[in-house]
Amino acid sequence: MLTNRQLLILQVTVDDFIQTAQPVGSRQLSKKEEVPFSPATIRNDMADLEDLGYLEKTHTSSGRIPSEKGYRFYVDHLLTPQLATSDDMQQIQSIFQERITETEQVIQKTAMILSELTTYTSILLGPDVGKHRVKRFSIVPLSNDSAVAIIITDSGHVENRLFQLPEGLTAPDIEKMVNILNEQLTGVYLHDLQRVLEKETTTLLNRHIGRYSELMTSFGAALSSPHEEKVFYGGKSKLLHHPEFSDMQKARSLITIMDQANQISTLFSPNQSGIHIRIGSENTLLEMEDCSVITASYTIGEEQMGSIAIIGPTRMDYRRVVTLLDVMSGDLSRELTRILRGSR
Amino acid sequence: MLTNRQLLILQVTVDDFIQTAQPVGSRQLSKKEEVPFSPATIRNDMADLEDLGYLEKTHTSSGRIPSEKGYRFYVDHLLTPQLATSDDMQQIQSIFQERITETEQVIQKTAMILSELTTYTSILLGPDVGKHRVKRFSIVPLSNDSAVAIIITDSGHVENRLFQLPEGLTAPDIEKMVNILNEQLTGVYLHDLQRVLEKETTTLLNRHIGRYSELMTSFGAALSSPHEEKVFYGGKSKLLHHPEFSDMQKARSLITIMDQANQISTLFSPNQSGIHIRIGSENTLLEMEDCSVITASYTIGEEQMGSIAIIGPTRMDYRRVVTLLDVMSGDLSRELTRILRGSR
DNA sequence: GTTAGCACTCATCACTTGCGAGTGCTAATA
DNA sequence: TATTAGCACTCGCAAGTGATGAGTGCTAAC
Repeated sequence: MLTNRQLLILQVTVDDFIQTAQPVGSRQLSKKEEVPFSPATIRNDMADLEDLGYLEKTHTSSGRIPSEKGYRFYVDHLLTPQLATSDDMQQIQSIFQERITETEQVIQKTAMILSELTTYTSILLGPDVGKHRVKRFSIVPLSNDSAVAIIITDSGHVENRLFQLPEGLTAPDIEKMVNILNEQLTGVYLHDLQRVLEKETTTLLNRHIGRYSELMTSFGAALSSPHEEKVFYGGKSKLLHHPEFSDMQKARSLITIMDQANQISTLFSPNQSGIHIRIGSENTLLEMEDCSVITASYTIGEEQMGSIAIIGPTRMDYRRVVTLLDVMSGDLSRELTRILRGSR
Repeated sequence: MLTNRQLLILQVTVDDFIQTAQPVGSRQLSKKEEVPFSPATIRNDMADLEDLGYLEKTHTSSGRIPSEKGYRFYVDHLLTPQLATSDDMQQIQSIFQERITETEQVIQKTAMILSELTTYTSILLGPDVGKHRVKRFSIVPLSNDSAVAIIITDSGHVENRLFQLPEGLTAPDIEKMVNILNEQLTGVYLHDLQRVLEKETTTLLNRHIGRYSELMTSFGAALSSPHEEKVFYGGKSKLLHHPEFSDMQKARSLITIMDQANQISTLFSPNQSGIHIRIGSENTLLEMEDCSVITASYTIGEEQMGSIAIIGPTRMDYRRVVTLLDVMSGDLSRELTRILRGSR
């Protein structure tokens, strides 16, 4: 068990290192007024903390830096909550000042502001479209052999796909098909769309529309392509300004991995509420071993919609980021709910 | 006027520097078989070329590197055309193998492949939506006070906007409105949409729909928000692998500028066909002074649709990039035309 | 239990030095 | 006359050196 003094020293060490990015020495610590001990005392405690694995040295005679275990302990036990400053609050409010009507725009702007406030990179995972239900379905022919299929969801999201029309399909055929599909598909989750399309509507449509199976080849294929969650970035370049990434090697691999959306989504823990912190190698991505990722999620009404993540160096300002993420996820949820459920 | 030998030496110098990124010395050049001269002779010519401003030295006793003027001359007079290798052709074909039906997907994949083939960053400017015409207009109510407006263009592009419904607007009202707007707006360029909406349809709608002006406040505002050209990136991180950007300072400002889509669009010369090359400070962006940008454009049918750009260091492989861009812009035009005009 | 004192460690920085690739100039050569 | 060989000179770069200072661990005194 750690003594109170050791707890204090660990906390102050982490705090100091987060601020300066320099190894923390005993003399330096003893100068702070919240640490009323001599350097020698601090050295002893630091040696103990090192033995326990909370601190490490960069070389034999350097100051200490927190280990991953140290950060983990700090985050779990030493992180005192903090209120957002009114300055921050003001910035956050500014997102919602102009009554933007696009969810995507709101999300994009949130990403930007978050990265500005934190000086780290933010990633927002857009709503999982699969969880939305079909509200309306329609087909608009463009020429005599191509058309665009449009699905509007109850959340106001619009999916559209181009597809080829088989030769000789008549306009009444299409109209009939749209009517049937609207009846059959309304209320169906986009996740289930393909299944329903294949199993339940096929026989019905076959009965009414000639050349139906031919149509399905291109139409079904178009609709079956996955409804992916969009990824929004804020301040991709922000990370490069922190000294831990002045090593080109690291900077490169980080920028590279961020260009691969499929890799990035592994950073998000699937669908849990609250704020989660992954430190260094707790992230599964090898390229992220020097990074910490803090995630939260936002909701619309009661339903979980998407996730927010902040990526920074392991030496990141956990307290500030947690505070901001907490405020932001709440505000974003409220705003999106307002837009979609519409209260004036 | 440059002698033939000077032309040769300039060409070989640029070629060599493009490949190695190292200053080129006279001894080194004389070893190549295409240069049957002694180092001393080469030195004399190089000195002349330096006087004329085509070459420069990094320090008094270093080899020469091309100046911007040197690159310009090289690009204008010494760039021998080249056929794309079958290997490259194969890769390019692979984009169009799977019959993708989304223009955006094709463009995105093109961006990716281009950056893979060139090892530079590619930027594709999406179609200028303003140049498309309205094909169909519709409104889908989501709740009793919000709805989504949808515009389908003749190119199969779909624009959608959420907006608030004024209280007490009836379903028949909406239907009437959609009918009128469809009649009035079909065929109108998206560029002109707001103007038409304000001037020509207002009186007509006012006559038929109560509370119309109220509706316009939120509906018009939603539709008037600009239809921006989308920007697609390929291989943002690719640039960082080239030695000229191992300087953190430069790498940072480059990545930063690429995050600002509005800055990026200034790189494109408006709407000219053919391939254009901007070298170093010929680019208006200060951050790009060490970069060259090569642009081309793609068309659908006869109409110019969007632009392609490759961004690399000034020391970029101009010949290869020009060749690839030439092939790619042609193929992309053909493919997009196929998708939209539909030939089987 | 805490602290002062001391010998020791190691990164960092300024400075020197030798090396080598490259140059310009001059005189010899074809 | 155009080309080439030879030579002295320049300068970036890498390796080596030594001084500096921040930091440590340990021991003995408080």
